[in-house]
Amino acid sequence: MSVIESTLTNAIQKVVKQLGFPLEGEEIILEIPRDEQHGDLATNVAMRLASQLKQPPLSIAQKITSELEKSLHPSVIARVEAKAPGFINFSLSPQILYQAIPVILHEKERYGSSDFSKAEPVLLEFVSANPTGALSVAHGRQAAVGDSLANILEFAGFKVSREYYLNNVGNQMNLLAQSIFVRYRELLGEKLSLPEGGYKGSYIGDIARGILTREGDRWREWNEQAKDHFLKIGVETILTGIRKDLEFFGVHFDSWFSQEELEKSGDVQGVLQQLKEKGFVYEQDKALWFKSTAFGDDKDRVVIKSDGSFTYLAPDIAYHRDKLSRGYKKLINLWGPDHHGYIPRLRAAIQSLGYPADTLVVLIVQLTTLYEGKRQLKMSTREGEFVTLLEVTEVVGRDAARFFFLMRKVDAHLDFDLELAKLQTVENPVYYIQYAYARICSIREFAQKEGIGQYDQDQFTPHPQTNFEYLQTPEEVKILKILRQFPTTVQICSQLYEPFYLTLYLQRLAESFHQFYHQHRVVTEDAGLSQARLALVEAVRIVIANGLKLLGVSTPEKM
RNA sequence: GCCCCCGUAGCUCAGAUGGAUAGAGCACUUGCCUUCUAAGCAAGUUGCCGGCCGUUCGAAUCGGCCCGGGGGCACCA
Repeated sequence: MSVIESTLTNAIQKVVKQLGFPLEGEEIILEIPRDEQHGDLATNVAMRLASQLKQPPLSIAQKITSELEKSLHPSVIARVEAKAPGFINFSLSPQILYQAIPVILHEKERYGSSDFSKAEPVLLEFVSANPTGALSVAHGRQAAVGDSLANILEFAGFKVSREYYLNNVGNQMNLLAQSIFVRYRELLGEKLSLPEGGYKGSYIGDIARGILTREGDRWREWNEQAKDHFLKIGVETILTGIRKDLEFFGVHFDSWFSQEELEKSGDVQGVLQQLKEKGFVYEQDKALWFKSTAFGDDKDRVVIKSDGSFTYLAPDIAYHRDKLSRGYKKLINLWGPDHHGYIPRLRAAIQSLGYPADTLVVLIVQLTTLYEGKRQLKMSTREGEFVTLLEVTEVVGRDAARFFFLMRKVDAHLDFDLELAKLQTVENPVYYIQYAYARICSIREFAQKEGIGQYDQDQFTPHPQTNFEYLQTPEEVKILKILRQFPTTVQICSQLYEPFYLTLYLQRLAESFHQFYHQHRVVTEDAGLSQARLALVEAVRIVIANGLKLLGVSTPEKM
């Protein structure tokens, strides 16, 4: 909340108290009215008091308003107004609106960010796809959301690490090894069939061919180790591809956590031992169970199967204990919708280790369905029929791909239309925003050529005596109001873990700029006006740049 | 059967924390480039917010029941 908002809240609180109205511990809520006619900020206190006081809300609002008028300085709040059915509306003074420009130009790439002094370490784990094939579109959405969320949280003052959990142990790995093995022997002329659930994609054959080319027909010599050897090469090859795809997509991880190493370290047995001592695991039917029902799960869960091997949960508990031991106060995991049933048991595990339940935040990234126009594209990794993240990125470009993945709320289904994302037109919001940015750069270039304004490494620097009162038109005022809302928007995104609100915000900001641009010239005969407008559009440019950077979208100066 | 997501204009979707006359884009009709990028701007048309009941000053928003669509419910990962 900005200084103005908190000043206003305090003033209202004081007046309400002064008038002897009972407002027990309830905070004053300020909202931004949807309709501009209702001012810049509004409160509903009068309506909330109405039933207790048994008075009409509007008359309460009027009483509060007339008191507030005495205490609020007109250089901050230009107008206070009581309106039916009982809202109190506030209009910010132009001076306050103008203040935004020098603030933005001064803070530049930090505008909208928060203090780092209270930084709390957060671990964001996302993508974490099995190394059994290329990244799919679903992983792409997770990558886009996770990376952007990490940017936003960092900007909002948290210390964020991005981690990829490498699930390189277990059944899927066996299937991968066997699938490669089968293809390899087929290349040597044998007639074999893939195991049940084996991987059918052509990349498996490529890996096999690579092994054959490099090492020849030697698998009999390798004997028992043959499968391990195939697995090692398979995982390495696929993982290299995954890293490359992520890099191409512009997503970077701070750490890669290997399940294999976790299991070798003995941490899994260690954590189970710890839980045993606490009385949260027990033996039944030759299996070892975790008592997740003690923390609200529907039923207890197996951690060691009757054949002696771990379920997925056991190493996962150890993994999360490891995360916590590294000092993270908040663990945010991005999972696919197929894992939502898994949340209660992992949360139970966190609690059983003695941490508060809300230490773990699981964001379910809902399904993405690919369309090509009206045609839906079906996908399956096992069948080897799916559109990869790389293909999508190559076809529509990184910027459009990332923006499209963020255009819906995390927990809402996303229809991704390849044809739409390819279009470089109005229908494509990425270009709409980038176009605003490029136009501003072009204006700046023009002004610079005309010798108007001061520039520091191409960066426009307004004259200290710039008079912002030149900015009077509705289009300019609208821009100023939207610019002011950027820090709040970032806050909302970080609190709700939703980059999506930023995509909406940037579209609104770009729109307000395009409207202005069409109506008015920035560089005019009037030097004072030109200065003020150059400063205004420079502020827009900075905020668009900051916003797009948080989304992982580039800001081309020319289009 | 249980759990998660969704149902708002012809289409794709916004409407954080309950608020004022429910909004955009697309599509359709029509204007706007000798002037800093027309990838743009402006104007017009579009609604049983899936249904019923409840909570309250006030419900698209919260609760209950129902209908419809998608996904998930392992000693798989």
